[in-house]
Formats: sequence, C-alpha cells, structure tokens
Amino acid sequence: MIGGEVERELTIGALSQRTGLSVSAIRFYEERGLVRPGRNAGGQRRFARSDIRRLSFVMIAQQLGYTIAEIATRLAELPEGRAPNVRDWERLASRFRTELDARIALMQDFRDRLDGCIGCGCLSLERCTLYNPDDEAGLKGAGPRYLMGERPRG
Amino acid sequence: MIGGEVERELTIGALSQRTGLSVSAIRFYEERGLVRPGRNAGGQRRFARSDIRRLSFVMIAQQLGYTIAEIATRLAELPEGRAPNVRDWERLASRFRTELDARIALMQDFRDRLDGCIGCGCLSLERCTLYNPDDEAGLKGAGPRYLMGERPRG
DNA sequence: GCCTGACCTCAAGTTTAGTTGAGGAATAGT
DNA sequence: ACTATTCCTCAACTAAACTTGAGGTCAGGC
Repeated sequence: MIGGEVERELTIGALSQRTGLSVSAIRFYEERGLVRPGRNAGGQRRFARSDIRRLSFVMIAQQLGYTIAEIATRLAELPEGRAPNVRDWERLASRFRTELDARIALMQDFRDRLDGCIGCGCLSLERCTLYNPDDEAGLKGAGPRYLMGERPRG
Repeated sequence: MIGGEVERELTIGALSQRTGLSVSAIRFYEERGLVRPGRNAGGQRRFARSDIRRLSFVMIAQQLGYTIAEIATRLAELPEGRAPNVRDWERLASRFRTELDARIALMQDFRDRLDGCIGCGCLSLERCTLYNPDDEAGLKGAGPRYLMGERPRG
C-alpha cells in the first residue's frame, strides 16, 4: 500500500498538499472555525477527507469576496456531527450560485454604466448613476474593502 | 454667488462630499500618490475638479478588487501636468472595460464549473477543474486575498 | 534506537486600507 | 474682532488574513 491511497484521515500536511493551502493557513482556518479536525493520540490534527471539499469551498468563496466570518456562517449550514453528503453540498452550492448570479449581473450592469459614464466626457461622473444606482448610499469609504454588491451589516 | 458653483478648486471637505470618501481616506490616497493636490497660501490642499473623477475611478476600481497600488499604476497613464481630457479617460476606461469583461467571463466560467462540480457528488473536488483551470498553479494561499483573475506578480 | 522531517503551541510580525486623536493653524461668517 | 468650522501634521490604533519564528514533540524509516 505505497502512498496510502486508502487512508481515511489526512494529516495537516496532506491536506495542505491536496488543497494548495499553506499549513499555517489551515491552522488559522481551524482557529476561525472553518474546519474542526480531530486529534490522534499524539495530539496531531487528523482531518476528514470531506475537509478537502470544505476548504475548497472556502477558497472559492474567498475569491468571490467573502470574508472568513461570512464563509463560516455559510459553512455552518453543513451538518455538525457527520460528514456532509451530496445533498448538503448541493444545498450550499445552489444558494451560492444564486449569489454568484446576482454578482455577475451587478458586474455587467456596472460595466455597462462604466461604458456610458467614464468614457462619455460628461464631466459629471460625480452625479452619475455609478454611485447612486438605486438611491442607496452607494459606497462607503469605511473600513477595509467590500466587494461589489457587498454591504457591511451591523 | 452663493454656494460657489463656479469655483475652480475644491477643498478636501468639498471633494469628500462630492465623492463620498472620508477626508482621512482622501489624505491617505494622496500619500499613496492617487491624487496630487496643490496647496493654497495657508497650506491647505486645493484639488482640481478633475480629481473628483479620478477618485471616482479609484472607487470603482477598488470595488472590482484592485489594490491601491494597482490603481496607482493605472492612473499613472493619465497626464501629469494638465488635467486629463475625455480622450485620456476614454483610453483608461477602455482598457478597464477589457479587464472587466475578462473578469465577468471568468466569473461565469467559475459559476458553471461550480454547478458541475460542487453539486455533483463526485467527491473529487480536489482534482476537479476548479483549481487547475489552465494548468496554472491555481490559487496560492500566500498573503492577503487575491480576487478572481488576479495574479500576484513578483 | 536514532535521526530527520512533519507536527505542536504561542507570540509577534506583516500588509492593506484606512480611522482616530492630539495639538495646533487657517478660513468663513457675523 | 470673534468664534465656529475646517483644515493641518503626525503618531498610533484597527481589522482581516495570514506568515514567521522560537522552542519543543511525534512518527516513521533504517
């Protein structure tokens, strides 16, 4: 059994290799509650194979602009005790997809408005639709970056 | 002349109101080279009206995931001495639009792959197309977040 | 049995993008 | 002239998301 293909649990190093995440990042994610590995007799972390998928999800969501805290909230929808099954993931993915669709639409809208606005020479970008798309306060300069369509709550 | 509609230059407070950015953020942007206001006799900043547009651009680009440093690079394409004209902005906007299009395409691609992958139950997300779209190393966990399609250079 | 490499904890450092506050000067309105 | 804003600088603080380092333990191959 060279290579241990059939192993049920993964060390942090193995998980790191599978996901591409650094070991320190995985430990950090554990601290933030994104994964909950068990421990072996010697106190070393042992991850479930399903954590590969869990961390993949984390990476995807991060690229989409979600913060660790927000992702933790999403992942909280997954079952606690047992490994998540296909249905669990599907549910998560479908909500996610909806958000992704919305974000894409927003981005397209944005691009179109950019076309009509920055390149128009109207010299009134300040009053243009770009910053008051829907009578909302638009961007706030407060705090670190929010991605498009993101809105700090609280 | 109530309201001073015809004034040529803006104080930092006026610029703040026009853009929605905080005064401290504008000062910070100056420090990072995104704007280069002049000073009046008393040492106070005086901004060109075109800086409204400049900062609007900064805000848009930021929402799209660009860092301040990257935005500074983009803005460096604008002329130094004179106020940028419509052509200058058009050039900037058209490159920007190209990038935006690419990003939207990537996001759509991503969404489609997400559909086929996270919800598929194949249990092999780890080897799926999501992380090796084009034989590139995919995501690196190194350093603070990169947005989709972003690639740390250097 | 030993040694190397992987793992452990905990504290401190890093980067990005700002905000907050102290202490003081300039401007605007009356 | 007086006073309330607004502005100035500079230093320090914040938050997110990690990384790095010190000092020490565990596991597996020979």
